[in-house]
Amino acid sequence: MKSDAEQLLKEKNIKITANRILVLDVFLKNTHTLSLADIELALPWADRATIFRTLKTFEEKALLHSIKDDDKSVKYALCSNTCQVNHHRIHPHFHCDICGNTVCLTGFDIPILKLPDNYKANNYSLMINGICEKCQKQ
Amino acid sequence: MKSDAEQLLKEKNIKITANRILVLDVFLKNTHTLSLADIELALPWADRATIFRTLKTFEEKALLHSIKDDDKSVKYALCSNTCQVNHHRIHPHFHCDICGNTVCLTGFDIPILKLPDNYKANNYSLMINGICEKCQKQ
DNA sequence: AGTTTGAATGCAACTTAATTGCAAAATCAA
DNA sequence: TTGATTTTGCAATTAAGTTGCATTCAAACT
Repeated sequence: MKSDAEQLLKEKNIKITANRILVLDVFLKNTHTLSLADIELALPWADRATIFRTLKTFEEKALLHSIKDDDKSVKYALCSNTCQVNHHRIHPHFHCDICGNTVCLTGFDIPILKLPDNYKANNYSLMINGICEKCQKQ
Repeated sequence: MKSDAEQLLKEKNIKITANRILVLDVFLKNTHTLSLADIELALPWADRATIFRTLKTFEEKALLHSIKDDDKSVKYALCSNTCQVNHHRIHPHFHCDICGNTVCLTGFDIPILKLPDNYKANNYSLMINGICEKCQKQ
């Protein structure tokens, strides 16, 4: 009986190791995006360089995508199953200017935009900054 | 007779200094976005910390907006005249995966998206990755 | 099961962009 | 011109990201 994490790694052709299962589990248990530092906090015994390379591998294999919001460090989130290596769909994200959390938005249908002549698009990402529900209430 | 740069600084309520005029001139003379390092190259005698603080000031006063593309360093571009402090419009940018240049796209009309309940948006930015015209031809 | 081989890991060191403190210089208004 | 305030230049620091290398591990193959 394989865990969800193991299953996912297998599907994405990523060699299964203890570290990778645990890093992936952190993502599976969270709704918002996570930075390398967040993973370090979640797995205090783990080595930074290993986590770093794990994230890179996951990104290369289209298991995670990276997001740059207004915070200093890069964040990562699980890819939807429409993502493939070198071919991602539009990734819309919301970054809260107060708490700093960034979440992936789903169910958005952004029309494909017409680019200037001879420009070729591979990937679209939309970042929306604002105030999230939780911070709105406070 | 004031230069364009001086005029702009005045409009945005930014105190006029030699450095600021020259940094702004670099932006006025370029079509694509520029990083702090790019400004250092353009103004080799200038001090990095001063440029850094100049860019921050320009961003605060909505003369520039910052852009995070897939390169390591943050880039900046002139705001359109629809930008105001704390209230920017949608900023669409195109980042070429080959040459690394990032340009602002104009004339895009991105429909305002419906956010989840109680989410409030201040700012939208769309990053399109792909291949630019120049690199396409090569 | 033991062996082999390439990949993954852990540690330490390093790189680089971004950022700060502080004293000197420049700006602007009175 | 003077004084209050802001900006500048230099040097030092922070912090995220990244790499080299020796060791360990995973899994494919006797």
